[in-house]
Amino acid sequence: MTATASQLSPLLTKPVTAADRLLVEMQRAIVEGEISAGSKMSEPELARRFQVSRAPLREALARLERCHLVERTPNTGARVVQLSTTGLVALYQIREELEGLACRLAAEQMPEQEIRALQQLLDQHLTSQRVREGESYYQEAGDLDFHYRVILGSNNPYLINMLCDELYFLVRMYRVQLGMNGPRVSRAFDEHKAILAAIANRDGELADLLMRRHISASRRNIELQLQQVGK
Amino acid sequence: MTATASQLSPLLTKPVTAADRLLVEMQRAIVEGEISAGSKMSEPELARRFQVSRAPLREALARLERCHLVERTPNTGARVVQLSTTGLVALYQIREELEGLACRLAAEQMPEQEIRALQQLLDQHLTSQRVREGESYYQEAGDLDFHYRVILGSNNPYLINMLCDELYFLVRMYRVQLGMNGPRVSRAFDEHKAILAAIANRDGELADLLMRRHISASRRNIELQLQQVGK
DNA sequence: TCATCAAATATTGTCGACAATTTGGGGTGA
DNA sequence: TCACCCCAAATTGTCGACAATATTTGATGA
Repeated sequence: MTATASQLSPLLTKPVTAADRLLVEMQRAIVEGEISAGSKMSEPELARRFQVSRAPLREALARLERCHLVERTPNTGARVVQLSTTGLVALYQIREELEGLACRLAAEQMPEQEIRALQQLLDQHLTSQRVREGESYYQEAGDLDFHYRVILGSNNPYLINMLCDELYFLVRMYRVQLGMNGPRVSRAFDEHKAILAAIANRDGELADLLMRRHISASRRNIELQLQQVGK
Repeated sequence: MTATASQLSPLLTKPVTAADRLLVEMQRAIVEGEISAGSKMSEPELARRFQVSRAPLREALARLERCHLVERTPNTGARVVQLSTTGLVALYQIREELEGLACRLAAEQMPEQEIRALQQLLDQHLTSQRVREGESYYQEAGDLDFHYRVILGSNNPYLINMLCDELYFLVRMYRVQLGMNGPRVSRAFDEHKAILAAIANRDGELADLLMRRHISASRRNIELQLQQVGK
């Protein structure tokens, strides 16, 4: 097995084909709610909107299904997923397990140099004006950056693919659409530091545990918000 | 989130579209080595071979990528994956984690009736002539059947999708192409019984542990075979 | 008024052709 | 002989049109 970079989400690899570009545009549109949850994704309509033919559009839709942002039914088309508490719980069960594993593997084999880079990253975020001021975008970006690097540190292509390409878009969709920019930010920051410390100490077991807790706390946080919105 | 049946592998849902049929045919062909590992998947060639146009073929190729049976590169096409020890280890790391989780969830919430059905299934396999005679096909089928049912028992759509639709084809590919029909069968059988007992006792923690061990043993078994073949 | 069915409409799935890109081969020069 | 470049052939990506399937509409009857 070659250590291929993930093909699904051109976050690292630049989008080269029209379907690639469509994918990133639609991913963003869905995550940010521009295309609202539960709505139908009409192929003719989207083709007009994005000025492409249906071929690359359908390719992009197939990949959107892969990252769980839409659901397709044969001969009826695609529909944006609906957010729900049960869905969130199911998603985070997986995420907890996989990202705990990723964190353990990262602790075991992440190069020292990458660990130092991660420490610098956290310091930067801590001292950054914009993080302190609590701009939602930078919070989100910083959090994602940390998690992505840890996941990449696992060095397991399947794990990286599943987390970054298949699960994280939906995770972000929950966060963005529920406006998660509350007071958990600073606490999450401390948790990141603790996790990184465990990684730096090559304590895989602890790193695993801390990451699971971190994600579990995040889940409870979103769950709460979801119930608030629901009523 | 609706509890949609998995779209990717029409194991349960009948293949309705041409791309569906193509997918199952090509999955089988790759898993069984009829299309050999590492070989190029030429679109014109496959289109002739299966008597379809390139549109459904490309759709099927996209889904084959999703279950990790092929790797695609923009503007260059698809290639069947190569089997390797590192790939196997990476795959089983995930499988262990996810299937352990599935087993725990199954222990917690699988309906009594399904548990009894699983017990009957194991008894059937035990007394079945063909299993005792060790026909490779029935061993494989029986093992898969057990694992699939436990996974379905988790009742987590993401988990089910990832394991059944994205990981298991590759698992089978390793097993089939390495001719795994050795003496581990009877031991695996006992392990299945122990796992099921834990599930029946609603002991999620134990069920998790036993499943992980079971998969880990399976991995070591294949790993051994892979090294034999390699030299 | 409501249910049922049928035709009309719209949407998805598939096809063949063209455009864009990569691959392979032959020639040129050092 | 080898490296490089350029052109030809093949392959992948995209397009518009048609076929097959779903959905809507409207008419009919109870």
